[in-house]
Amino acid sequence: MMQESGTEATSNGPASQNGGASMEGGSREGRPKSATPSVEVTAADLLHLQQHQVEQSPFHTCLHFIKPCQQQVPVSVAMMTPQVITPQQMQQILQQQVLSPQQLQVLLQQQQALMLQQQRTNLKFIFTCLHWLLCLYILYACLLMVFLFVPLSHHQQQVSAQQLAFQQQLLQVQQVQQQHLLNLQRQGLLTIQPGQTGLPLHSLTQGMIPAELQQLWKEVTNAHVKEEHNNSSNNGHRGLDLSSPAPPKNPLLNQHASTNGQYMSHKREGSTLEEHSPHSHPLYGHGVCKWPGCEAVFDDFQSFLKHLNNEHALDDRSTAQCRVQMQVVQQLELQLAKDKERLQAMMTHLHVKSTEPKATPQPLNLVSNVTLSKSAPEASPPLSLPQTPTTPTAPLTPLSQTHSVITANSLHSVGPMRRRYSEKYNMPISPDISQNKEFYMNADVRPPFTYASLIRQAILESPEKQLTLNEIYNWFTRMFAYFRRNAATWKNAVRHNLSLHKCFVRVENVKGAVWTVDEIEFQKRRPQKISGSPALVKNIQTSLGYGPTLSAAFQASMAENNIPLYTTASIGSPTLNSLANAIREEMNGAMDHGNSNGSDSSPGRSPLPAMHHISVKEEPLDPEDHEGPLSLVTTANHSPDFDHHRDYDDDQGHDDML
DNA sequence: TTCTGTATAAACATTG
DNA sequence: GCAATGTTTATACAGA
Repeated sequence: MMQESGTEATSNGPASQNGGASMEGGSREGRPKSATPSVEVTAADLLHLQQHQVEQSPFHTCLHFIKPCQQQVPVSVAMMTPQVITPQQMQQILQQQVLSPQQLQVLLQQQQALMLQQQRTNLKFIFTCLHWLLCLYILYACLLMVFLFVPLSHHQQQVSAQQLAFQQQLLQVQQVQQQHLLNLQRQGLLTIQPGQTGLPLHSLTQGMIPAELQQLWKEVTNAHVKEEHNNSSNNGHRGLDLSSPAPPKNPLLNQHASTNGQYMSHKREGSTLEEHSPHSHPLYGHGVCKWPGCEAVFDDFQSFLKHLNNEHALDDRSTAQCRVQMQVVQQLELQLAKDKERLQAMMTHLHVKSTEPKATPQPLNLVSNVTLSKSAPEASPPLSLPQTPTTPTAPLTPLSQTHSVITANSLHSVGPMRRRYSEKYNMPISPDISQNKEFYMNADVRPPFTYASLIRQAILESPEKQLTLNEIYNWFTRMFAYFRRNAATWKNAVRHNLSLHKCFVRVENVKGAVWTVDEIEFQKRRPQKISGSPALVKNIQTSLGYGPTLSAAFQASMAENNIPLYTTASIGSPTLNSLANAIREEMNGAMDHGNSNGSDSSPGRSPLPAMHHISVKEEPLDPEDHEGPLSLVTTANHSPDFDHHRDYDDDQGHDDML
């Protein structure tokens, strides 16, 4: 550790020219150095402090904390050093007359500010170490009390003397800190914001200058020497196994120790601080002492501080209460952990279906997501959908379909600002709806999704993935307050969309006609949106041209998944199908990108969708009969030229012809 | 400017 | 005849 520190210090030697490198020497513990006098004093004081500690005292452990802190200092200084212009550089600038006097003035001011900042940063490290030292010191006292609490009858006299000594020690340290803090504040070097007084000591003392730090260190060490001297005659506690007082493994204890020391010190330092933060003490609120079981009322903060120091000083009762509070907090934390675990399990349960199928096509999805988030939120749903129709083991749930894709493109970030709810809102709606269900149900706000997306969502939310028109209506009115008015308009739109988009397949059954979703067809509506993404196009091209394995996998999966409809259940490997669908989406996008208008004449597309369309829509089919026309669709998908078409022109054109 | 996707409105046909 | 359902057409808007 020493070597590392020394190495760092050496490598960052130039940093010592900045006044803020004062901790550097301390890290070497007496090594020769070229730091400021305050550095030597600090190092000497640290060493002096260490020497005065009982060998097995907490200070011994404390120094282990200090060392890492010290090691950080040179690093931070080194990081800042390049920003500081050396006098030589400044002279060069002046000689070259590169800068105007005004610029030079500004530059000088910046340099001064930078230097000051560096000094403060370094002092912050110093006081971080000091903070740890004090914390451990207090911890030491607390631990001592804890250990002595049980065998109190045997050592009561000794303990009392030690308690007194510790309290005096603490008070001295606190007073010194407060005095310096007050001085710093008066000098404008330290600013304490309201509500900031609860910060740790190092936060409050980051503005100290080396001279004050030096004085503080001297006083601290003198106080410690005094305490050492006082305790020299009655060190019976050393018989206890405090040789290795663990570093504050228990944050609660540490925190409490800090509280008992720091806050007292902060508050007692003077009126200035209190004016800035009169009610910031965690043990003081609404004029009441919040010490467990106390609830004493005070008119002012000063009275509270006196009460805190008098009534809740480091004694047996306070220690015991501290232990109880520790247990309370531990129980609460335990309970919190359990509840968190429960929440995680719930979320996992609800979302596992979405995460599982997405694992395989993730790269594609990632690319697509980036593209879509940039270009069009509408494109997101198809990306998230491929998995759903092809996952036999995981029944499609709307919540799961798009959850991992969406949230960034959630409605509120895109939708409501639009002047019109157009295709931009054809985004993955499941998560949004699930997350804002209450909102949509109660607020008369139009959901930022297309009719097609909403219809699809309604259908997919149904247990059998099929709904009658009236059920779709009901879903709209049930889920969205917006659709509880102007029924004629939006119902007409729903019907229009159902007929218009061939992704919605009408199926006649015993009860009448129901509507289902052809997910693949739905996904085909997306392509144009990704055409603008070079990254995605590149990715797709890779899949097409350089990824025969992927293409083969896709085609194989398509062969397996010859039933794209939800109503007929999905067949095939979820993983493979997920991948295949994802690839398919990308391919669709790529094809659209590279063959924009040629899609209508695509050989792989034209006849089959038309046949599919005819078969399903013109001929009343039994559920068993779906495999006929659907298999045709599958055959079409086997074509290397993956079809892509618009619902409008395509369907209408072919339907009209046929 | 063109193309594309969507929303809206309306007309018309079919069906129960 | 009527309402619900389904289809088709036309138009407008927005974005790429």
